[in-house]
Amino acid sequence: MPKPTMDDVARRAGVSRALVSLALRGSDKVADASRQAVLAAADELGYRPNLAARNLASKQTRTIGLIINDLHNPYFPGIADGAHDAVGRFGYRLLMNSAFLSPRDEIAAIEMFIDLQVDGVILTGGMASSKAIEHAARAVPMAVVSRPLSSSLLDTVNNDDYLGSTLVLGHLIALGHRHIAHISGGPAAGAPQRLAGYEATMRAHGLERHVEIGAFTEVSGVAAAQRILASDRPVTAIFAGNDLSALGVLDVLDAAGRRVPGDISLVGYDNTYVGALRHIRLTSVEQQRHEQGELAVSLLIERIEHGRTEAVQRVVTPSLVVRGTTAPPNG
Amino acid sequence: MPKPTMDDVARRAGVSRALVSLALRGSDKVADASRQAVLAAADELGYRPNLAARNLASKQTRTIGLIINDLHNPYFPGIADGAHDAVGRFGYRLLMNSAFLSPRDEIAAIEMFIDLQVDGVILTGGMASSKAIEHAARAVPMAVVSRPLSSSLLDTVNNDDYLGSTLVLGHLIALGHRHIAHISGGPAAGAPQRLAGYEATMRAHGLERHVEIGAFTEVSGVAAAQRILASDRPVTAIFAGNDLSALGVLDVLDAAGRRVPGDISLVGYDNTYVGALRHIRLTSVEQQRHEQGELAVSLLIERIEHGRTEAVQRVVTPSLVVRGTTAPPNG
DNA sequence: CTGAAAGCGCTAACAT
DNA sequence: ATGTTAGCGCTTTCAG
Repeated sequence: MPKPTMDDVARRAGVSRALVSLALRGSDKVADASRQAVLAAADELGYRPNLAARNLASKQTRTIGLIINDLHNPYFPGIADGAHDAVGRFGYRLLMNSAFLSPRDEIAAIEMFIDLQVDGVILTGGMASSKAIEHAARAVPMAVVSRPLSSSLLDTVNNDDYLGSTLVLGHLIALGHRHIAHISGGPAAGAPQRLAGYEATMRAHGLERHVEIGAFTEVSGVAAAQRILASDRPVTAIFAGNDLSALGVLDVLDAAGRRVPGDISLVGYDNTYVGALRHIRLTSVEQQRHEQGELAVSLLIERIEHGRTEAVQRVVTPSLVVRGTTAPPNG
Repeated sequence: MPKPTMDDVARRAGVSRALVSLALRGSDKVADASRQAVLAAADELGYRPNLAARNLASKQTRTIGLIINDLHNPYFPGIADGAHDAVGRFGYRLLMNSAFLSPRDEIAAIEMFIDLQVDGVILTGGMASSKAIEHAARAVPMAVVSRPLSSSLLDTVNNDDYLGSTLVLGHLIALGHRHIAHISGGPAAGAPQRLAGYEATMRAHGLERHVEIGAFTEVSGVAAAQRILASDRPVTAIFAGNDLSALGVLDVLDAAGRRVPGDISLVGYDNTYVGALRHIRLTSVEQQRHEQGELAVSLLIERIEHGRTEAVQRVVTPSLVVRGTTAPPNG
């Protein structure tokens, strides 16, 4: 049996289709009796509105598309939670997709949302070119989270990566470290800013820079750590680009018999639950994920419902979370 | 400027709208000249098909909806990866949503996908009632992954939780453990089967059962471990319902000064990357996530494209991964 | 191979 | 308060 349509409900309730439409959406210009009849008929028939049809007719979906860069990275769920909560408050729904760590899939995900006519898109992290992102932002309201980007076409929500990075360096230098290596996330979101903070602070203190280019993944942390150990440059502390790569570093150091923080101090970024585990106790940087997710949604709602078009950039302040992987050198 | 429609493309290419439709979808009954003209026009206009309209007219979306029970649980991304890969091979797209650990949101996610007219739905884990799930399965092809469920209306893909559980118990008992507590996931997906495997094996060996009801989260592992330590029952090993709760247990044991595995052995379930970290080295059970995700998609495709209606249940075989958190008692 | 015409299921004026 | 009438942008017969 085919799915019941609005006409079926109308017929059963003995009213017109238009009235069913109004009643189902809770309009106040429907007589109580009619409303009851419609609701009852819809219920009996098991009627469910066809969103494709509704969307086509109304030209809006009340849906926000969220693109999670990497499902494996424990950093992102917090943003999704924030977006989910906010979206509920505004009476919108959330649709998600992942970039599966691939710029191609990232663009594909954005385009899919555009084709689906979502009212707004939230992009988290990622490595797609800013040209491609701006191009998409011309077609749909867009908020980019956790990816510093300067554009007049879209809104951004970020923690201050540069500041977070200087917090980390300040901590390590205060502990007495001079030989601090940084594993950069390369072109990944926020990585250049963290790198800049590292370089500026090291330079300001007259320290020699030691940078390995990696990515925001565990395997890249493994590879970078191996390169660091294989080189003959002295290292007493490592600032990994994010928690996930720090975990990879930790494994390598452990396997190599280097004590953390005894021989080498280690710092991550993101303050994920994994780093917080007592067996890890990773010093890291907290960056308000839930709030970032909520902010992105409200920014989008402003564009969608109030027609704002000027770009706004929101920055949240990161904070250092000192745990057990940092200590004075040769401690 | 409004988005270009197919009519705009047709006009620009000097052909009819129907031909544009055919050309854009790669039909072979379009003259090469026309095809070129259409493609060029579409490109110049930056035309993108409106999926809502296409869906409404064709009554299919070539989209599969994937519902991830808990974004914070590192178990699920592997399933999503498998589904993503498989979906690409079949020329479908993936849309995701999360149950955010709430049965209400879980149902809402399913209904949203149905309303969006996706061609199939993959549900992972979760705690929604089987009635509700079966109800939904009447409206759309459905495959339920990692949630044992017996229904003639939908397909299922699972690892053999009962077997996995007996593998764990066999390992612990062989090591010499007699006082083994189990932290069950309660009503969560697969938890009852793991509990049954625990109870049957303990009984078969004449051992006293010791069960704490929890959930598949870290916080529930924390709470359960605290209850276990607070009770005066002897415990030399704990079998947590999944890796996430095992991590919570690990934290509590650590805080209480209990050595793992020196004082207490610990086993998880899911073999997630977090448990594999060298600092954790959690003994766990591997359950082929990528394959489960792929299987779910191909099962759905069978229903969608070949009209299969009989339910099929696929079971993959779990295997024990012994790491550093298990050892003989008083070792 | 191409075009005309008829909807898909719904919303949105516009009447009444 | 309720019904009528047009579409929304696309696919899909059906002619030619």
